[in-house]
Amino acid sequence: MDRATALTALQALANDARLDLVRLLMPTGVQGLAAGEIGRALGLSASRLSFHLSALEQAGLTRARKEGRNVFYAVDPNGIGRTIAFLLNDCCMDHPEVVACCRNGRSPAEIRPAQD
Amino acid sequence: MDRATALTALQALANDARLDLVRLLMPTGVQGLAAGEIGRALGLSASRLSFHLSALEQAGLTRARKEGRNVFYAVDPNGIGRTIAFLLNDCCMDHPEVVACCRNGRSPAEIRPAQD
DNA sequence: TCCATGTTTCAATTATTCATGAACTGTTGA
DNA sequence: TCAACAGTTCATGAATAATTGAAACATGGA
Repeated sequence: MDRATALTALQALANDARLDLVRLLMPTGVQGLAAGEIGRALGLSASRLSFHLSALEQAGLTRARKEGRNVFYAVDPNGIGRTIAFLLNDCCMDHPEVVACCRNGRSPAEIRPAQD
Repeated sequence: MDRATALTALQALANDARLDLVRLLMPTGVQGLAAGEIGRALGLSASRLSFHLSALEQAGLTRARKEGRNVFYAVDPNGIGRTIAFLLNDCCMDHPEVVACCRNGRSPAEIRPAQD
């Protein structure tokens, strides 16, 4: 992932509403959620929601899929993963303390034996 | 790490100059680099540098240490690690695909056997 | 066709952030 | 004490981002 792309993704994530958006969409997987449902869930106006969703999409963090008159939005785990990887690898040069700390909060594989 | 702190850290990282700053400071470890040297290395004016450094410091991503008339800045690997962990754990709920992707670019432990 | 629904786009406004240079504080050494 | 150096803070203006409401667009069903 090049620096410009990563920067766009970080800017997209560095926002309260969009962080909520990602958190809401994450468990819904590839199916995602219709824009209207998202708006109701987060209490966002339609135009504000559309704005934030397009920011996430332009940053490669979500994907939109049209179905009838609904538009479903889903996270792109690859985009988010690559953004995090950029921070970890390119920006922190895999600094062992960063890596270690990053695995401690609630750790991905080692601590939880990979459920869900 | 609470959401507000993480958001501040993300906002601090979502900036070209500050990303450079982190990358420059990362290999210098706890000793860090004097502000002047940083400014010369990155071609930043004194006041701009001071502004960016204080943004990073307020976000808990760097630490400042006064020595004579110099101020040395060093990254706080813990702060950065916890920010990345927030993204991975709280925000992405340890989504397996995010985690996997995040280890693929150049991976921390598994691929490089932990050198440096 | 007409209307209701779901979503996006646009223009205007406000708020935040960025950048610049000048002024200021503190430290060192003559 | 004074001048030079290292950094920070402040005031200003420029650029960007966020928010709002209204209007536009597209789709599906009566």
